[in-house]
Amino acid sequence: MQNILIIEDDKTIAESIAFVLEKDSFSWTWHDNGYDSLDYFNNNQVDLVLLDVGLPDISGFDVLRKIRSKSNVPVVIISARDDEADQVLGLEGLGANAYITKPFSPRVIVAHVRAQLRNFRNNTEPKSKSKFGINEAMQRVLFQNHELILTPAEFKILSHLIKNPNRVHTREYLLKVIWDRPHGSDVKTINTHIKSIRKRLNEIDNSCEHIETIRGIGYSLIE
Amino acid sequence: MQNILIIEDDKTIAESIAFVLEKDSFSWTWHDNGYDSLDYFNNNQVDLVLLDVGLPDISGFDVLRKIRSKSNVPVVIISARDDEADQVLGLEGLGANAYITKPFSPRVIVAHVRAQLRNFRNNTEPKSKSKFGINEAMQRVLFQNHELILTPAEFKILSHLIKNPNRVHTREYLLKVIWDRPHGSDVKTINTHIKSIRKRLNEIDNSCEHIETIRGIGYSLIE
DNA sequence: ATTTTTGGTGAAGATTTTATGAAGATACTT
DNA sequence: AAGTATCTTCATAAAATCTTCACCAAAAAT
Repeated sequence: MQNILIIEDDKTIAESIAFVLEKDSFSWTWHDNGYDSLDYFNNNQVDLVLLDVGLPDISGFDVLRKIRSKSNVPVVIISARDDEADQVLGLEGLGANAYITKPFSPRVIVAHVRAQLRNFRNNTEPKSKSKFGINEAMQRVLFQNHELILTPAEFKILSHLIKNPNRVHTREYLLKVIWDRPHGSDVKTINTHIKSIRKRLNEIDNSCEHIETIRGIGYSLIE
Repeated sequence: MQNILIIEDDKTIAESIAFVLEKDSFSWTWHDNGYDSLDYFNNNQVDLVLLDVGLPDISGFDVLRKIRSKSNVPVVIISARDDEADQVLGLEGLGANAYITKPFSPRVIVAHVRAQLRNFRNNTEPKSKSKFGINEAMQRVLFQNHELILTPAEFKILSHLIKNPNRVHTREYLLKVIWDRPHGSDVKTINTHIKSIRKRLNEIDNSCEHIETIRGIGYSLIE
Protein backbone atom coordinates (compact mmCIF):
# COMPACT_ATOMS: atom_id res chain seq x y z
CA MET A 1 0.00 0.00 0.00
CA GLN A 2 1.33 3.38 -0.97
CA ASN A 3 1.74 6.07 1.62
CA ILE A 4 0.67 9.61 0.80
CA LEU A 5 1.85 12.53 2.92
CA ILE A 6 -0.72 15.34 3.06
CA ILE A 7 0.71 18.74 4.04
CA GLU A 8 -2.28 21.04 4.42
CA ASP A 9 -3.22 23.49 7.15
CA ASP A 10 -6.95 23.54 6.40
CA LYS A 11 -8.49 20.67 8.32
CA THR A 12 -11.59 20.42 6.14
CA ILE A 13 -9.61 20.15 2.94
CA ALA A 14 -7.19 17.67 4.46
CA GLU A 15 -10.02 15.47 5.65
CA SER A 16 -11.78 15.42 2.32
CA ILE A 17 -8.55 14.47 0.60
CA ALA A 18 -7.85 11.78 3.15
CA PHE A 19 -11.36 10.44 2.65
CA VAL A 20 -11.03 9.89 -1.09
CA LEU A 21 -7.52 8.49 -0.72
CA GLU A 22 -8.76 6.01 1.79
CA LYS A 23 -11.62 5.01 -0.45
CA ASP A 24 -9.08 4.25 -3.17
CA SER A 25 -7.09 2.25 -0.63
CA PHE A 26 -4.11 4.52 -0.22
CA SER A 27 -2.43 4.92 3.14
CA TRP A 28 -2.12 8.53 4.22
CA THR A 29 -0.64 10.81 6.86
CA TRP A 30 -1.66 14.36 7.56
CA HIS A 31 0.41 17.23 8.93
CA ASP A 32 -0.82 20.80 9.16
CA ASN A 33 2.55 22.57 9.09
CA GLY A 34 5.89 22.47 7.32
CA TYR A 35 8.26 21.50 10.10
CA ASP A 36 6.30 18.52 11.39
CA SER A 37 5.73 17.25 7.89
CA LEU A 38 9.43 17.49 7.01
CA ASP A 39 10.23 15.69 10.21
CA TYR A 40 7.78 12.96 9.28
CA PHE A 41 9.10 12.82 5.74
CA ASN A 42 12.67 12.30 6.94
CA ASN A 43 11.76 9.37 9.16
CA ASN A 44 9.12 7.49 7.25
CA GLN A 45 8.40 5.83 3.96
CA VAL A 46 6.53 8.34 1.78
CA ASP A 47 5.53 7.48 -1.77
CA LEU A 48 3.98 10.79 -2.72
CA VAL A 49 3.51 14.22 -1.19
CA LEU A 50 0.46 16.44 -1.52
CA LEU A 51 1.73 19.91 -0.62
CA ASP A 52 -0.34 23.01 0.05
CA VAL A 53 1.57 26.18 -0.76
CA GLY A 54 -0.08 28.36 1.89
CA LEU A 55 1.34 26.97 5.11
CA PRO A 56 1.52 28.90 8.37
CA ASP A 57 5.18 28.34 9.24
CA ILE A 58 7.40 27.88 6.16
CA SER A 59 6.70 28.54 2.51
CA GLY A 60 5.79 25.71 0.19
CA PHE A 61 8.88 26.79 -1.72
CA ASP A 62 11.16 25.89 1.19
CA VAL A 63 9.36 22.66 1.95
CA LEU A 64 9.73 21.50 -1.63
CA ARG A 65 13.38 22.47 -1.71
CA LYS A 66 14.08 20.54 1.47
CA ILE A 67 12.28 17.51 0.10
CA ARG A 68 14.09 17.74 -3.20
CA SER A 69 17.44 17.98 -1.46
CA LYS A 70 17.08 14.37 -0.50
CA SER A 71 14.46 12.72 -2.64
CA ASN A 72 12.80 12.56 -6.05
CA VAL A 73 9.50 11.52 -4.54
CA PRO A 74 6.56 12.83 -6.60
CA VAL A 75 5.23 16.08 -5.17
CA VAL A 76 1.82 17.37 -6.17
CA ILE A 77 1.15 20.99 -5.29
CA ILE A 78 -2.31 22.03 -4.16
CA SER A 79 -3.18 25.69 -3.98
CA ALA A 80 -6.36 27.20 -2.61
CA ARG A 81 -6.16 30.67 -4.05
CA ASP A 82 -5.79 31.84 -7.63
CA ASP A 83 -3.31 34.56 -6.75
CA GLU A 84 -0.85 31.89 -5.80
CA ALA A 85 -0.56 30.99 -9.46
CA ASP A 86 2.79 32.67 -9.95
CA GLN A 87 4.30 30.95 -6.98
CA VAL A 88 2.96 27.66 -8.20
CA LEU A 89 4.71 28.12 -11.52
CA GLY A 90 7.97 28.70 -9.67
CA LEU A 91 7.42 25.53 -7.73
CA GLU A 92 6.99 23.53 -10.85
CA GLY A 93 10.36 24.84 -11.97
CA LEU A 94 11.83 23.64 -8.69
CA GLY A 95 10.72 20.12 -9.34
CA ALA A 96 7.07 19.83 -8.42
CA ASN A 97 5.49 17.15 -10.55
CA ALA A 98 2.01 18.58 -10.92
CA TYR A 99 -0.24 21.11 -9.37
CA ILE A 100 -3.93 21.30 -8.64
CA THR A 101 -5.76 24.57 -8.17
CA LYS A 102 -8.82 25.89 -6.43
CA PRO A 103 -11.91 23.81 -7.01
CA PHE A 104 -10.28 20.43 -6.62
CA SER A 105 -12.57 17.50 -6.89
CA PRO A 106 -11.67 14.26 -5.18
CA ARG A 107 -11.44 12.52 -8.51
CA VAL A 108 -8.89 14.97 -9.87
CA ILE A 109 -6.71 14.49 -6.84
CA VAL A 110 -6.79 10.73 -7.06
CA ALA A 111 -6.12 10.87 -10.78
CA HIS A 112 -3.06 13.02 -10.18
CA VAL A 113 -1.82 10.74 -7.45
CA ARG A 114 -2.22 7.69 -9.63
CA ALA A 115 -0.57 9.31 -12.63
CA GLN A 116 2.41 10.50 -10.66
CA LEU A 117 2.92 7.21 -8.90
CA ARG A 118 2.81 5.35 -12.19
CA ASN A 119 5.19 7.77 -13.87
CA PHE A 120 7.57 7.56 -10.96
CA ARG A 121 7.60 3.80 -11.00
CA ASN A 122 8.33 3.66 -14.70
CA ASN A 123 10.84 6.39 -14.47
CA THR A 124 13.18 5.49 -11.61
CA GLU A 125 16.84 5.16 -12.41
CA PRO A 126 17.05 4.22 -16.10
CA LYS A 127 17.27 7.83 -17.30
CA SER A 128 17.19 7.09 -20.99
CA LYS A 129 18.43 9.39 -23.66
CA SER A 130 15.71 11.47 -25.22
CA LYS A 131 14.74 10.92 -28.83
CA PHE A 132 13.94 14.59 -29.08
CA GLY A 133 16.05 17.62 -29.73
CA ILE A 134 14.97 21.21 -29.68
CA ASN A 135 16.30 23.63 -32.25
CA GLU A 136 15.48 26.91 -30.55
CA ALA A 137 17.24 28.99 -33.16
CA MET A 138 14.95 27.72 -35.88
CA GLN A 139 11.88 26.97 -33.80
CA ARG A 140 12.01 23.35 -34.88
CA VAL A 141 12.05 20.02 -33.11
CA LEU A 142 14.33 17.17 -34.07
CA PHE A 143 12.64 13.81 -33.65
CA GLN A 144 14.57 10.66 -34.55
CA ASN A 145 16.70 12.66 -36.97
CA HIS A 146 13.72 14.23 -38.67
CA GLU A 147 13.14 17.94 -38.49
CA LEU A 148 9.59 18.73 -37.56
CA ILE A 149 8.22 21.95 -38.95
CA LEU A 150 5.68 23.12 -36.42
CA THR A 151 3.35 26.06 -36.01
CA PRO A 152 4.22 28.47 -33.20
CA ALA A 153 1.65 26.97 -30.84
CA GLU A 154 2.69 23.42 -31.62
CA PHE A 155 6.33 24.28 -31.07
CA LYS A 156 5.64 25.87 -27.73
CA ILE A 157 3.63 22.92 -26.51
CA LEU A 158 5.94 20.21 -27.79
CA SER A 159 9.16 21.83 -26.65
CA HIS A 160 7.67 22.33 -23.23
CA LEU A 161 6.66 18.68 -23.06
CA ILE A 162 10.14 17.64 -24.16
CA LYS A 163 11.74 19.74 -21.45
CA ASN A 164 9.44 18.22 -18.82
CA PRO A 165 8.81 14.68 -19.96
CA ASN A 166 7.04 11.89 -18.11
CA ARG A 167 4.86 14.22 -16.19
CA VAL A 168 1.35 15.45 -16.56
CA HIS A 169 0.56 18.89 -17.91
CA THR A 170 -2.94 20.20 -17.61
CA ARG A 171 -4.64 21.82 -20.57
CA GLU A 172 -4.86 25.06 -18.61
CA TYR A 173 -1.14 25.04 -18.10
CA LEU A 174 -0.39 24.26 -21.73
CA LEU A 175 -2.64 27.13 -22.76
CA LYS A 176 -0.54 29.41 -20.59
CA VAL A 177 2.57 27.98 -22.20
CA ILE A 178 1.26 29.07 -25.61
CA TRP A 179 0.21 32.53 -24.58
CA ASP A 180 2.71 33.41 -21.84
CA ARG A 181 -0.21 34.67 -19.80
CA PRO A 182 -3.75 33.62 -18.94
CA HIS A 183 -5.78 33.50 -22.12
CA GLY A 184 -9.46 33.41 -22.81
CA SER A 185 -9.68 30.55 -25.22
CA ASP A 186 -11.27 27.21 -24.52
CA VAL A 187 -9.01 24.55 -23.03
CA LYS A 188 -10.30 22.07 -25.60
CA THR A 189 -8.21 23.98 -28.08
CA ILE A 190 -5.29 22.07 -26.63
CA ASN A 191 -6.87 18.80 -27.75
CA THR A 192 -6.68 20.00 -31.32
CA HIS A 193 -3.09 21.13 -31.02
CA ILE A 194 -2.14 17.81 -29.44
CA LYS A 195 -3.92 16.04 -32.25
CA SER A 196 -1.83 17.76 -34.88
CA ILE A 197 1.40 17.25 -32.96
CA ARG A 198 0.59 13.56 -32.67
CA LYS A 199 -0.11 13.41 -36.37
CA ARG A 200 3.30 14.84 -37.17
CA LEU A 201 5.06 12.51 -34.74
CA ASN A 202 3.21 9.47 -36.08
CA GLU A 203 4.26 10.29 -39.62
CA ILE A 204 7.80 9.58 -38.44
CA ASP A 205 7.25 6.82 -35.89
CA ASN A 206 3.93 5.06 -35.67
CA SER A 207 5.03 2.28 -33.34
CA CYS A 208 3.67 3.81 -30.16
CA GLU A 209 1.96 6.75 -28.54
CA HIS A 210 4.46 9.45 -27.81
CA ILE A 211 2.04 11.78 -26.07
CA GLU A 212 -0.10 10.02 -23.54
CA THR A 213 -3.52 11.23 -22.45
CA ILE A 214 -4.04 11.29 -18.70
CA ARG A 215 -7.77 11.20 -18.46
CA GLY A 216 -9.29 14.00 -16.45
CA ILE A 217 -6.04 15.92 -16.28
CA GLY A 218 -4.00 16.46 -19.38
CA TYR A 219 -1.12 15.13 -21.41
CA SER A 220 2.34 13.71 -20.82
CA LEU A 221 5.25 13.03 -23.13
CA ILE A 222 6.65 9.51 -22.87
CA GLU A 223 10.34 8.91 -23.24
CA MET B 1 27.07 43.59 -32.78
CA GLN B 2 25.83 41.54 -29.85
CA ASN B 3 22.74 42.60 -28.00
CA ILE B 4 22.72 42.38 -24.19
CA LEU B 5 19.46 42.56 -22.27
CA ILE B 6 19.87 44.18 -18.85
CA ILE B 7 17.10 43.33 -16.36
CA GLU B 8 17.75 45.49 -13.32
CA ASP B 9 15.47 47.69 -11.25
CA ASP B 10 18.18 49.92 -9.84
CA LYS B 11 18.73 52.69 -12.34
CA THR B 12 22.21 53.55 -11.13
CA ILE B 13 23.46 50.00 -11.44
CA ALA B 14 21.82 49.56 -14.83
CA GLU B 15 23.41 52.71 -16.12
CA SER B 16 26.87 51.79 -14.97
CA ILE B 17 26.56 48.39 -16.61
CA ALA B 18 25.23 49.93 -19.80
CA PHE B 19 28.10 52.37 -19.79
CA VAL B 20 30.82 49.74 -19.74
CA LEU B 21 28.99 47.57 -22.24
CA GLU B 22 28.72 50.46 -24.61
CA LYS B 23 32.38 51.28 -24.18
CA ASP B 24 33.13 47.72 -25.23
CA SER B 25 30.82 48.19 -28.20
CA PHE B 26 28.02 45.92 -27.16
CA SER B 27 24.48 46.78 -28.01
CA TRP B 28 22.26 46.81 -24.93
CA THR B 29 18.66 47.23 -23.80
CA TRP B 30 17.54 47.95 -20.30
CA HIS B 31 14.27 47.02 -18.58
CA ASP B 32 13.59 47.61 -14.91
CA ASN B 33 10.99 44.88 -14.40
CA GLY B 34 10.31 41.28 -15.28
CA TYR B 35 7.25 41.52 -17.49
CA ASP B 36 8.59 44.19 -19.82
CA SER B 37 11.90 42.44 -20.14
CA LEU B 38 10.26 39.11 -21.00
CA ASP B 39 8.12 40.89 -23.53
CA TYR B 40 11.22 42.39 -25.07
CA PHE B 41 13.07 39.09 -24.94
CA ASN B 42 10.31 37.30 -26.79
CA ASN B 43 10.29 39.76 -29.62
CA ASN B 44 13.91 40.64 -30.16
CA GLN B 45 17.28 39.18 -30.85
CA VAL B 46 19.04 38.87 -27.51
CA ASP B 47 22.52 37.35 -27.30
CA LEU B 48 22.93 37.46 -23.53
CA VAL B 49 20.85 38.37 -20.49
CA LEU B 50 22.09 40.12 -17.36
CA LEU B 51 19.45 39.36 -14.75
CA ASP B 52 19.06 40.93 -11.33
CA VAL B 53 17.33 38.59 -8.89
CA GLY B 54 15.58 41.26 -6.85
CA LEU B 55 12.95 42.57 -9.23
CA PRO B 56 9.80 44.39 -8.11
CA ASP B 57 7.19 42.38 -10.02
CA ILE B 58 8.21 38.76 -10.60
CA SER B 59 11.02 36.77 -9.08
CA GLY B 60 14.24 36.31 -10.99
CA PHE B 61 13.40 32.65 -10.69
CA ASP B 62 10.31 33.00 -12.83
CA VAL B 63 12.03 35.26 -15.31
CA LEU B 64 14.77 32.71 -15.82
CA ARG B 65 12.30 29.90 -16.16
CA LYS B 66 10.36 31.77 -18.82
CA ILE B 67 13.55 32.51 -20.69
CA ARG B 68 14.74 28.91 -20.46
CA SER B 69 11.42 27.65 -21.71
CA LYS B 70 12.27 29.02 -25.09
CA SER B 71 15.97 29.66 -25.34
CA ASN B 72 19.44 28.56 -24.31
CA VAL B 73 20.72 32.11 -24.40
CA PRO B 74 23.45 32.72 -21.80
CA VAL B 75 22.02 34.22 -18.62
CA VAL B 76 24.29 35.89 -16.09
CA ILE B 77 22.74 36.53 -12.69
CA ILE B 78 23.60 39.66 -10.78
CA SER B 79 22.63 39.98 -7.14
CA ALA B 80 23.00 43.04 -4.96
CA ARG B 81 22.55 41.53 -1.52
CA ASP B 82 24.22 38.67 0.21
CA ASP B 83 21.03 37.26 1.64
CA GLU B 84 19.90 36.46 -1.87
CA ALA B 85 22.53 33.74 -1.95
CA ASP B 86 20.01 30.96 -1.54
CA GLN B 87 17.88 32.16 -4.36
CA VAL B 88 20.93 32.51 -6.54
CA LEU B 89 21.83 28.89 -5.95
CA GLY B 90 18.36 27.87 -7.05
CA LEU B 91 18.72 29.92 -10.16
CA GLU B 92 21.98 28.32 -11.05
CA GLY B 93 20.28 24.96 -10.81
CA LEU B 94 17.64 26.19 -13.20
CA GLY B 95 20.15 26.95 -15.92
CA ALA B 96 21.82 30.23 -15.17
CA ASN B 97 25.26 30.30 -16.73
CA ALA B 98 27.09 32.40 -14.15
CA TYR B 99 26.41 34.75 -11.32
CA ILE B 100 28.05 37.88 -10.04
CA THR B 101 27.57 39.14 -6.48
CA LYS B 102 27.74 42.32 -4.53
CA PRO B 103 30.75 44.45 -5.30
CA PHE B 104 30.70 44.03 -9.06
CA SER B 105 33.22 46.04 -10.96
CA PRO B 106 32.46 46.96 -14.55
CA ARG B 107 35.42 44.95 -15.73
CA VAL B 108 34.19 41.80 -14.02
CA ILE B 109 30.86 42.13 -15.74
CA VAL B 110 32.36 42.58 -19.17
CA ALA B 111 34.67 39.65 -18.57
CA HIS B 112 31.71 37.43 -17.71
CA VAL B 113 29.76 38.62 -20.70
CA ARG B 114 32.64 37.93 -23.06
CA ALA B 115 33.30 34.52 -21.54
CA GLN B 116 29.68 33.42 -21.83
CA LEU B 117 29.30 34.67 -25.36
CA ARG B 118 32.46 32.86 -26.42
CA ASN B 119 31.32 29.61 -24.81
CA PHE B 120 27.93 29.84 -26.38
CA ARG B 121 29.27 30.55 -29.84
CA ASN B 122 31.70 27.64 -29.74
CA ASN B 123 29.00 25.31 -28.56
CA THR B 124 26.43 26.07 -31.16
CA GLU B 125 27.49 26.87 -34.67
CA PRO B 126 29.51 24.24 -36.51
CA LYS B 127 30.14 26.63 -39.40
CA SER B 128 29.66 25.11 -42.82
CA LYS B 129 30.71 26.49 -46.16
CA SER B 130 28.39 29.11 -47.53
CA LYS B 131 27.26 29.84 -51.06
CA PHE B 132 27.46 33.49 -50.20
CA GLY B 133 30.35 35.91 -50.14
CA ILE B 134 30.37 39.39 -48.76
CA ASN B 135 32.26 42.20 -50.39
CA GLU B 136 32.21 44.78 -47.62
CA ALA B 137 34.28 47.31 -49.46
CA MET B 138 31.94 47.43 -52.42
CA GLN B 139 28.74 46.85 -50.46
CA ARG B 140 28.01 43.87 -52.64
CA VAL B 141 27.13 40.25 -52.04
CA LEU B 142 28.44 37.40 -54.14
CA PHE B 143 25.83 34.70 -54.64
CA GLN B 144 26.66 31.66 -56.75
CA ASN B 145 29.27 33.68 -58.64
CA HIS B 146 26.88 36.51 -59.36
CA GLU B 147 27.45 39.93 -57.90
CA LEU B 148 24.30 41.30 -56.35
CA ILE B 149 23.86 45.04 -56.47
CA LEU B 150 21.93 45.97 -53.37
CA THR B 151 20.65 49.09 -51.72
CA PRO B 152 22.32 49.98 -48.40
CA ALA B 153 19.46 48.60 -46.33
CA GLU B 154 19.30 45.40 -48.35
CA PHE B 155 23.05 44.94 -48.02
CA LYS B 156 22.97 45.36 -44.27
CA ILE B 157 20.15 42.88 -43.85
CA LEU B 158 21.47 40.27 -46.23
CA SER B 159 25.05 40.41 -45.04
CA HIS B 160 23.84 40.07 -41.47
CA LEU B 161 21.77 37.04 -42.41
CA ILE B 162 24.76 35.53 -44.18
CA LYS B 163 26.94 36.00 -41.13
CA ASN B 164 24.32 34.36 -38.90
CA PRO B 165 22.62 31.75 -41.06
CA ASN B 166 20.13 29.09 -40.02
CA ARG B 167 18.82 31.17 -37.21
CA VAL B 168 15.79 33.33 -36.75
CA HIS B 169 16.13 37.08 -36.77
CA THR B 170 13.20 39.16 -35.60
CA ARG B 171 12.06 42.13 -37.61
CA GLU B 172 12.88 44.40 -34.67
CA TYR B 173 16.43 43.17 -34.68
CA LEU B 174 16.83 43.53 -38.43
CA LEU B 175 15.59 47.09 -38.16
CA LYS B 176 18.34 47.76 -35.68
CA VAL B 177 20.80 46.16 -38.06
CA ILE B 178 19.86 48.72 -40.69
CA TRP B 179 20.01 51.71 -38.41
CA ASP B 180 22.68 50.76 -35.88
CA ARG B 181 20.34 52.03 -33.21
CA PRO B 182 16.68 51.75 -32.26
CA HIS B 183 14.62 53.37 -34.97
CA GLY B 184 11.08 54.58 -35.13
CA SER B 185 9.95 53.00 -38.33
CA ASP B 186 7.41 50.24 -38.62
CA VAL B 187 8.72 46.69 -38.41
CA LYS B 188 6.65 45.80 -41.48
CA THR B 189 9.22 47.76 -43.42
CA ILE B 190 11.39 44.70 -43.08
CA ASN B 191 8.83 42.65 -44.99
CA THR B 192 9.32 44.94 -47.95
CA HIS B 193 13.09 44.78 -47.78
CA ILE B 194 12.98 41.02 -47.55
CA LYS B 195 10.68 40.95 -50.53
CA SER B 196 13.17 42.82 -52.68
CA ILE B 197 16.12 40.77 -51.47
CA ARG B 198 14.22 37.62 -52.34
CA LYS B 199 13.44 38.98 -55.76
CA ARG B 200 17.11 39.56 -56.46
CA LEU B 201 18.11 36.12 -55.17
CA ASN B 202 15.41 34.42 -57.20
CA GLU B 203 16.60 36.11 -60.38
CA ILE B 204 19.77 34.05 -59.96
CA ASP B 205 18.45 30.85 -58.43
CA ASN B 206 14.76 30.14 -58.39
CA SER B 207 14.97 26.53 -57.26
CA CYS B 208 14.20 27.13 -53.60
CA GLU B 209 13.54 29.67 -50.90
CA HIS B 210 16.78 31.12 -49.66
CA ILE B 211 15.25 33.29 -46.99
CA GLU B 212 12.69 31.42 -45.00
CA THR B 213 9.85 33.01 -43.08
CA ILE B 214 9.58 31.75 -39.51
CA ARG B 215 6.02 32.55 -38.76
CA GLY B 216 5.39 34.66 -35.71
CA ILE B 217 9.06 35.45 -35.32
CA GLY B 218 11.05 36.62 -38.29
CA TYR B 219 13.33 35.46 -41.07
CA SER B 220 16.20 33.05 -41.47
CA LEU B 221 18.75 32.43 -44.20
CA ILE B 222 19.01 28.79 -45.24
CA GLU B 223 22.34 27.31 -46.19
C1' DA C 1 -26.61 -2.25 -18.80
C1' DT C 2 -27.28 2.40 -19.26
C1' DT C 3 -26.16 7.00 -18.56
C1' DT C 4 -22.78 10.53 -18.11
C1' DT C 5 -18.46 12.36 -18.77
C1' DT C 6 -14.32 12.93 -21.30
C1' DG C 7 -11.36 12.79 -25.31
C1' DG C 8 -10.70 12.19 -30.54
C1' DT C 9 -11.66 13.84 -35.18
C1' DG C 10 -12.50 16.48 -39.27
C1' DA C 11 -14.00 20.56 -41.13
C1' DA C 12 -15.67 25.29 -41.07
C1' DG C 13 -14.97 29.90 -39.59
C1' DA C 14 -12.36 33.52 -37.36
C1' DT C 15 -8.18 35.55 -36.54
C1' DT C 16 -3.53 36.59 -37.19
C1' DT C 17 0.42 37.03 -39.89
C1' DT C 18 2.82 37.76 -44.09
C1' DA C 19 3.21 39.02 -49.15
C1' DT C 20 2.53 42.23 -52.64
C1' DG C 21 2.11 46.28 -55.51
C1' DA C 22 1.89 50.98 -55.63
C1' DA C 23 2.12 55.52 -53.82
C1' DG C 24 4.18 58.91 -50.82
C1' DA C 25 8.25 60.62 -48.26
C1' DT C 26 13.00 61.17 -47.72
C1' DA C 27 17.68 61.50 -48.95
C1' DC C 28 21.22 61.77 -52.26
C1' DT C 29 23.42 63.30 -56.80
C1' DT C 30 24.42 66.14 -60.30
C1' DA D 1 16.54 72.55 -57.87
C1' DA D 2 15.44 68.68 -60.55
C1' DG D 3 15.99 64.06 -60.97
C1' DT D 4 16.99 59.66 -59.19
C1' DA D 5 17.39 56.15 -55.92
C1' DT D 6 15.95 54.55 -51.74
C1' DC D 7 13.14 53.92 -47.74
C1' DT D 8 8.66 53.80 -45.60
C1' DT D 9 3.79 53.48 -45.46
C1' DC D 10 -0.56 51.85 -46.83
C1' DA D 11 -4.30 49.03 -48.60
C1' DT D 12 -5.38 44.78 -49.97
C1' DA D 13 -4.64 39.93 -51.07
C1' DA D 14 -3.11 35.59 -49.71
C1' DA D 15 -1.63 32.27 -46.60
C1' DA D 16 -1.09 30.08 -42.33
C1' DT D 17 -2.71 29.32 -38.00
C1' DC D 18 -5.86 29.17 -34.12
C1' DT D 19 -10.33 28.32 -32.32
C1' DT D 20 -14.74 26.47 -32.30
C1' DC D 21 -18.19 23.19 -33.22
C1' DA D 22 -20.76 19.00 -34.07
C1' DC D 23 -20.43 14.32 -33.87
C1' DC D 24 -18.46 9.89 -32.60
C1' DA D 25 -15.83 6.69 -29.59
C1' DA D 26 -14.02 5.37 -25.26
C1' DA D 27 -13.99 5.32 -20.39
C1' DA D 28 -16.05 6.02 -16.01
C1' DA D 29 -19.91 6.43 -13.03
C1' DT D 30 -24.38 5.01 -11.73
